Amino acid sequence: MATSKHAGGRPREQRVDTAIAAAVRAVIGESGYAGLTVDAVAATAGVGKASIYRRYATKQEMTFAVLLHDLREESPADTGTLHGDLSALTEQIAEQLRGPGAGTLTGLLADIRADPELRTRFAETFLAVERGIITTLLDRAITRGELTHRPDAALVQALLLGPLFAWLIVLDEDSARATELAHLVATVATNALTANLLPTETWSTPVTAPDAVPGR
Amino acid sequence: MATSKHAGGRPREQRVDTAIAAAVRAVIGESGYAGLTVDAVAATAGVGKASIYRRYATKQEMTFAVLLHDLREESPADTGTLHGDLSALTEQIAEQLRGPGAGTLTGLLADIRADPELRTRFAETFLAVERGIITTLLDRAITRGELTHRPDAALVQALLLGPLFAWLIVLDEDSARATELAHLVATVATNALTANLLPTETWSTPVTAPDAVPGR
Amino acid sequence: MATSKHAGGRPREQRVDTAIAAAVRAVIGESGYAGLTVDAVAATAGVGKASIYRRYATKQEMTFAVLLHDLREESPADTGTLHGDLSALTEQIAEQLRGPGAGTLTGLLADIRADPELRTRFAETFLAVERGIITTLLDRAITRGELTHRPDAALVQALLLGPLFAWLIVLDEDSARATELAHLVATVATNALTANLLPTETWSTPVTAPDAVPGR
Amino acid sequence: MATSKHAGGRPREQRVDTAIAAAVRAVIGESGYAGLTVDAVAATAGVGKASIYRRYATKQEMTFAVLLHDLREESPADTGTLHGDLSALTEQIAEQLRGPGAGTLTGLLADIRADPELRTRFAETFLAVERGIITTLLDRAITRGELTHRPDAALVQALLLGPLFAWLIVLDEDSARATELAHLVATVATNALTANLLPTETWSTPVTAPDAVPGR
DNA sequence: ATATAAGCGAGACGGTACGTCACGTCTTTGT
DNA sequence: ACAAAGACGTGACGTACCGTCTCGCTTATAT
Repeated sequence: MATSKHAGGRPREQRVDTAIAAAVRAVIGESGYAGLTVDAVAATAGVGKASIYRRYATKQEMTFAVLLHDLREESPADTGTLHGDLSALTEQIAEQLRGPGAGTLTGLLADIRADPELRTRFAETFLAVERGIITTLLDRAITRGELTHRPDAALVQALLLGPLFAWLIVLDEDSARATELAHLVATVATNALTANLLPTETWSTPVTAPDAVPGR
Repeated sequence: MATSKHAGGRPREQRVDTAIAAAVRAVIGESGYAGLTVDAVAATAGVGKASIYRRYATKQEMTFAVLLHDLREESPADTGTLHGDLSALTEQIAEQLRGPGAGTLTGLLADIRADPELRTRFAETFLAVERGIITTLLDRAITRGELTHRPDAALVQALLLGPLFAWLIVLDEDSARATELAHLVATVATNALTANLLPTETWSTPVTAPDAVPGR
Repeated sequence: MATSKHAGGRPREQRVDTAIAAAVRAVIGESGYAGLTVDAVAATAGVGKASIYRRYATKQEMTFAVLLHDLREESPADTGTLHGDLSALTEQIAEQLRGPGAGTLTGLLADIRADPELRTRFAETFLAVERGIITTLLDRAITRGELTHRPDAALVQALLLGPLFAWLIVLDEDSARATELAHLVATVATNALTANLLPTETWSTPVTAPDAVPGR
Repeated sequence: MATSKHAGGRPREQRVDTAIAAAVRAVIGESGYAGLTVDAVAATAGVGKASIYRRYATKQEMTFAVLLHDLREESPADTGTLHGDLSALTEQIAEQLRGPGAGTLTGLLADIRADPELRTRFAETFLAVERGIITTLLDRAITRGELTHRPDAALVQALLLGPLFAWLIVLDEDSARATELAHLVATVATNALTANLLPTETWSTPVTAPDAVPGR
């Protein structure tokens, strides 16, 4: 059994993909998200514009692919307690948000919102994955007996992600204190969950594709 | 001493200001934030481009002025309890975020982040006001005896604003449930505050003047 | 009666028109017709590309307008004899063909042929004018009694223009001898005309409307 | 001694040459000379682009080779009179010019003029051959006693080729009348020649290689 | 028989030019 | 002096072609 044999014609060079990704990051580092032009990326990467547009339909898609590739969520380790799990997750989120920088993230988010296709892909490949992690984590707590039932994961996600996002992106506060905030958020959320403040998911409002999550 | 006497020449028509503001909203409603061009605004408003640029230095400034004028925070009413006050505030925040739509807010936020001057004005005229409200609210709770000391307002702001922002803007969840989330957030925050989970503001991190940090 | 009053808005600057025309000629002189790019013209003229495209829909239209403006036919002087008139005309044609250079003319001609609209304009503004001159000239000869009837002007045009075009453009022969050839052509044509070798225009074949030809 | 033995490796398939030639003509017929792209030719021919570039260095060379292969001049038959010979030649020229269509010829001519190498080859393989034919024809007339001396062949060529070229290519007149014009041109040229209007070739201005012609 | 060499379709590659669009400025005519 | 209209220089966008290259494969001759 073969895996995608290569139909014919010259295969895409991985070197080009690498160069594009590096160039995107370099140009953003140099000129910011606003100064990110396709020509600049092509020039920096030593690559033709056509090679970029052969891979990505628009500049936004390119940026999305390059920048969000780094942000891929990893499966959370079991720390033994709900608070520990939540703490690990919020720390990871803080880490990810800190990376690209506030300016980049707002620009990227705006671009994602403007393009319906990107929006869907963002929801599916990023938000849904994170939500899946949260679900896993909550189920573990139920198994342990820390929780009696599973609350709405979307609300939990908002409670966890929101404060960190606000701190780093909206308020533009000191990123050094993000870890501190991460722990605070984890504690607050743990309290809320164990106090049964959150309703269960009764209205079924999945981000996009709930079935695509657990199988992963 | 008179206030802005009008030095000479034809005075500006207020009609033009109104038309611009209306046109900005109309164009965004029609074509989204991405389709918001100065030419489109001028044409829709029946106004020359020069009249726009006589008022605002850049397109971003125009958008900022028009869209964030509505969002001016109002002084909070004293509901008698900390939880009531927080609930009123989060509801107000939810209301404001629901208004312009997610696409508009992300775009606007990106533009604000890209322009240092706008960033400062955003922090001063919006974030700082909101933070002031929070401070007022916390002081009231201390007076009532609900709190023993005043925790860091920036952290409180992140905890209150964040989940709503995430829900409406990042996760793009059902805006009808925003009120529900607002109450949840208020409750969670009240619990955290009364449990003394938040540290007091020891590092002095004002929103408006990061350069005022004493370490300098 | 006024001549196109200027409806409103900033008027086109004639300086730009002039600069574009000069730049087109400069770039062709520098890099040949093949090296004539819109960007080069814009840069040389110190003009934005948009200002070029505001005037001309395509590069070809620009080239057409600039290069064929010089070639405008002037009304022929009456020399007193048919041979003298023809000689003056062929000399003028030779002069015009010699000007832009063979490479430019072939390129321009190819572009004109490729665009139906340009083709029509070329026929109307250039070929038809030249043919009108020929008609005038023949009528004069009839008045003088040198000719008994007016032969088909299209055939005369082919006989006069053709050899010079072939010599300079197709065969790329010595342009210094073009004047000699012009006189020869005039003499040969005079002989043919006075010998009544050419038929009268019976089929009605206007330059501008070739589709009206019945034989098709 | 063998002719090009084939050093090793797979020999070129003649099928490919044929397919390319057919495709060039097909694409021109479909999209005109302007729409003649190498990719289109390759796709139409069912051939890789590399196979085209293995045969021709540039697109222009390909076009040249394919389109001018048909136009090869054939040796003229002796009709017994100068006028008959000239008539046969002009008819043949008219036939050749009628074939590819005006748009194609102007485009091709422009490309030939732009490339020095093609220009040389065009002069040598096409113009010089035609001039050789004219020379032969004139010599025959001298032998017959119709002419007393041999006039400049380049001038004769211009007189013969020019009007037909102008009629079909520049003026874009009815190609059905080209034969009529061919006879007219032959008559006019015969008159001019027998009237000794043309000078002999005193300045020696061969197209390219005069010695390469007669020996054939 | 097998190695060597080149041709083959397919299509990716770096470049270059095209024509479009938006920005923020400037210049006209009116009021 | 402000207003509407719209031209101006700048610069990025996404598309199209050119001529080159690299794949995996096929087809000849040379050993």
